[in-house]
Order: sequence, then C-alpha cells, then structure tokens
Amino acid sequence: MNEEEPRSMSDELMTIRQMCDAFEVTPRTLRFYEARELIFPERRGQHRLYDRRDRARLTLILRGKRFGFSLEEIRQLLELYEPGGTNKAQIAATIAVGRQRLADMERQYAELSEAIVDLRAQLSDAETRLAAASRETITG
Amino acid sequence: MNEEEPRSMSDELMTIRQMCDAFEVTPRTLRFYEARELIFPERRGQHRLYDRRDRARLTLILRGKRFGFSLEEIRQLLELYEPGGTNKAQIAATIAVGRQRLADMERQYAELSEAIVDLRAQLSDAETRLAAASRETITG
DNA sequence: GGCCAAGTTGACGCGAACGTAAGCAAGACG
DNA sequence: CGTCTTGCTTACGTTCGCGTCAACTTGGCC
Repeated sequence: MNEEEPRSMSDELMTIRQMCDAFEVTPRTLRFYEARELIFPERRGQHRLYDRRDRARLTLILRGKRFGFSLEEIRQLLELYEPGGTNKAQIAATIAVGRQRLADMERQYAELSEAIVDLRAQLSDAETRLAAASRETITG
Repeated sequence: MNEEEPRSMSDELMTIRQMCDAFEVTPRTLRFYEARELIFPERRGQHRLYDRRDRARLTLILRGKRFGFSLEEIRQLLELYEPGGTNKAQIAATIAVGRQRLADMERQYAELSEAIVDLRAQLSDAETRLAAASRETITG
C-alpha cells in the first residue's frame, strides 16, 4: 500500500530521497552536513526524516554556499535563525557573528556592483570589436 | 649600487616580492596563477618581472575569486579584458563567456540583496531577544 | 673566493567539500 | 522464500587552491 498521506503536503517529514530531489543535492551531501552539525534530521528507527526546520536550514546553507561562506561559517550563522538558547552571552556572540557576516555581505554587494559595471563595459567594447570584425569580413 | 630608478614609479616592472607585498599574496600563489596561465610575467633571465598588465589581471583574478569563480572561469573571463585576438569566432566566444559570468553575477547580486534583508531582520530579532534577556537579568 | 639573500623549479602535503564504492539491514513484493 | 529497493555506515579517492620543503642558481657584497 502506498499511503498517500494527505497531511499538510508541504509540511512535515520528508525522506532523504525527497530532500535530494527537492534541493538537488546528493544523499552524501545531506549526511555530510549532518556530520558537520548543520542539520539534525530525526531518526525513525534507522532512517532519517527531515522536517520544515531542516528544510529551512538547508535553504540557508545552500544560499550561504553560493556567497562563498564555508560550512563552518554557515553553521555559526544558522544559530541566528533559531530561537536557540536564552543565554545572554550566547545571544550576544551569535549577534556578533551575524554582524560580521552582514558586513561581509554588504562589502561583497558593493564590490559586485562595481564589477558588474566593469564587466558590462568590457562586454560592450568587445561587442563593438565584433561588429567591426564583422564589417571587415563583409566589406574586406 | 641600488638603482632607485625614478621612471614612472607606479608604472612598469615589479619583482615577485613587490607584487606579494602589494597584493597580499605569496610567491607560490603568483607562480601558481602563472602555471594556470592567468598571468604572464616577463623573464629577465631567470627572474619574473610583472608589469601593469599583470597587475591589472591580478586585480581581476582576486576580485573574481571573492565572487566564488574558479581560476579556470576567471581565466576565460580575462580574455575579455585583453585586445587579444582579432578573430571573429574567438571574440564571439569570449563575449558568450562574459555574458554568462555577467548573468551569474547579476543573479548573485539579486540574491545577495535578499539575503541581506533577511539577515538584517534576524539580527534585529536577536537584538530584541538580547534586550529582553538583559531586562530579565536586571529585574528578575 | 666565500657567503647570504632572493628567486627558481619540482614534488609532496593539506583542508574543504564532497564522490564513490563496499558491505549490511530492513521493509515491500511476488 | 528470494530479490529489489532504499537507506545506513565506513572508508578511501578526488579536485581546487594553494602551503611547505628540498635542492639549485644567481647576483651582490666584503
């Protein structure tokens, strides 16, 4: 019997395979992130089961990676996205990490803006050269 | 005799050491980039000498790295920044690569913008929690 | 000539982030 | 019952971007 549990559909638990399909990662990757303590799926018996929280974290992990952060940097940042501890010192530390990442990202944002302008200019030049080369081919 | 060549000062040739100091990289890094054909310093006898062109390329290399591009991707992109070949097909290919990188960067730019907004919100929440925790410490 | 500093070429090593492969368990199915 | 699929663990392999080390040459200086 293939139980098509109606439940909340987009909510609740997913198997590792469903996760891999949804996020375009391999099982190896998910287990690796778990070993590095970036996600904490339940264990129904032997198998892993991923809930909404795990999916949210994975989304943030993949995003962080695209910005060039290491898994360790991402792990620290993830604490900011969880209620986590009510400990004062720990909250403060997490905030400090978050501010650092924010500063990194803002710098990257500004630099990216510049680089895009540069690249557009170079592309425009190259397109001009291409047009010139084409004219020479035609008329020459 | 230590020739303090007046020349153009900011112009012309630099040794590998001067390059390392200027760009905060190691000699190993510069030789590695050369082996990967990202820069092409002259060889005065045995030693390498880097000119303005090499410095410009190195600047672009380091920038590209910060955006998460591989050295190979950067190498291809660098062709766009050089007059290079007058060959029509090659110019077109270089433009295609450039457009791809530009698209990557524009996507990254947009996503970074989102991520910054998210992160700011999380930081703000955490700061609120910290303030609450502080009040409890004081009054409780 | 002797020596040091700077530079060069291999060659091997390393950490991050997985890939890959081997071997085992456990439920589903005919 | 056997087999298939899914997933698990363990462990070794791989790529990228360099670091590190050894051994050699070269030029300057006394």
